[in-house]
This record gives sequence, structure tokens and C-alpha cells, in this order.
Amino acid sequence: MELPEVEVLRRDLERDVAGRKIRAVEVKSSRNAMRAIRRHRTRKEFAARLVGHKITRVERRGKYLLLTLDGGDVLVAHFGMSGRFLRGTGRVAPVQHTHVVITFQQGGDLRFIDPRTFGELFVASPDELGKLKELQHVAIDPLDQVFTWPTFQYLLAERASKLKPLLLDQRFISGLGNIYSDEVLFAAGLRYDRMSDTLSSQEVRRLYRAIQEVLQEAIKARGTTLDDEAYVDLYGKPGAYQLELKVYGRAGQPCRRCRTPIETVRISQRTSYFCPQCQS
DNA sequence: GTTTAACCCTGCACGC
DNA sequence: TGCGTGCAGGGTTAAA
Repeated sequence: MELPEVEVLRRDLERDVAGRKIRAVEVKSSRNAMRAIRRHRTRKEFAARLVGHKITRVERRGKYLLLTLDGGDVLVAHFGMSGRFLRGTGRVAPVQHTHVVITFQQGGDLRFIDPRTFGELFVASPDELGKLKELQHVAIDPLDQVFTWPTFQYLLAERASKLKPLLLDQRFISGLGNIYSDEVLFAAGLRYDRMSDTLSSQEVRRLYRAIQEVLQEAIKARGTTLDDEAYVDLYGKPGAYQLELKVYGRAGQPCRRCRTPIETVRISQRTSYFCPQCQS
């Protein structure tokens, strides 16, 4: 799950879950459920820090979701490759790989599901949160006001890295993952292996605009759902941005702009998709 | 500093 | 049909 999916989730949670009081928290007894709350010593301790509190607001930091509680503590969610939140009720049996069920006083619940267990859920005080290096390292948010073109130009010039790994680096810029970084590079007309400190001002500007445009469009489309098992929103509904993907997952298919077959390359342990004609 | 490999997990598609 | 292999939206760590 990348920035657009997390942001869609944040907006839905803000509307639907903020203001609700937590009545009960169930952490399944499976090994993977324990993995989901691995920062906590026991299931009991995790639950105790949530029960009785109201969720007051929902924020996003990069790919992290922060649900602030009325006591001041924060429930942090990170989704990894396969994690997701799903709204449910007691009448609906939890799907496989449901690790945590948070039940609300007003009825209904919030479920954390994660087959591959790269995601996690934990509660932290503001003090603990401030000291957490994962969150401290989350870089500038591309949708934030302070993400300006001159700032971005400076950051790129400061580094000497290939663009693809740099865009994936959450400490450089937050929120992009494998899908959107490829889409952004295509939209900017830049290759995955271009060095960050060799871009012209015009190229920096194209990259800057591409990041914002791709992410905004993806949010508008409510995220990318590649197949049924993949990302779905808080209510189980798929997004629609997969219909607008230009390169990701399109190996061998003609480029939507120039008809040249889309190619792939292995970089940073991930597959990158690009058009050899449109990107240089 | 940058890059690479291994690792953390389950599920699925693919080739034999 | 069954089985091994590799890959999948994430990230960390150690070593080169």
C-alpha cells in the first residue's frame, strides 16, 4: 500500500471512525497475530492501552497512519505489502488472516488483516512516538505545502543516486512505492537509472510535477487494486487507478504514448517497468 | 555515501 | 495433478 491508498483510508477513517469509542480489542492467538503487534509484550497490554478510549483524529505520515486517542496515546498502523483495514460488524465472520478486531461502543468494528505480516499495529505515547526512528526518518511528504520545487531540486542535487531507488527511499521522499515510482518516472519522461545530480532544471520540474499529479490522480481514483486479493478500501471496495497505469505491470504491452513495448529491469530488488522510447 | 544481498511471511502463477 | 521456483503494493541490516 502506497501513499494514495493510505490517504484514501485516512479520509474514510476520519469520516467514519473518528469520534468512536473503543469497547473491546481482540488480538487473535495465532503466531502471525502476535507478529502484527510485535512491539508489544502481550496481547493484553496492547488491548489495555486502547479500550475505553475514543479515536479523535486520523493523520498520515508517509505510509504510516496515526490514530490519536483521547488519552493522548496514538495507535500507529503500517500496512507493508498486504496489510489492510476493514470495517465490519459482529454479524460478519472475520476473513482469513484477520489479526486484530477493534470493536466500538457505538457498534461496528475495525479489523486489521495482513496475510504476509510485513505490516504492524502498535500504541505509543507522544513521547515514545517522538523517539521512534522509523517515524523520525519519514521524509518530506510530496502533498505537503512545504514540498516546493526549489526544495526538491536541492534535495536531488545533494544526492548521487539512481532515481528509482531514491524515489523508493522513504527517508528521501515519503509515500512512493514500486507502482507509483514507476508511474511517476514515466510521467516525467525519465529513466529509472538517471542520476539524481545530473538532472536539468527542466527535468527536475517535470519530476516534481509528475509526483504530485500521479499521486493526486491516484487518490481521486481511490487507489490501485491490481487483483481481487490486493488493496481494497475500508469497506472492501477496489480502487480504479489500475485502469490508468501507463507502465506498471505492462511488460511487453505497447506504450500508451508511443506503442513501443514496455520493458522491465530488476533494480533495488524490485521490478521496474519503463518505456525505452519515452523515458531517457 | 551508495549499492547489493539476505531476510522477514503467505499465496499465487508458471513451468516441468 | 503435483511440486519446485520465483515473484508480489514493505522495510531493515550488514557488508562490499
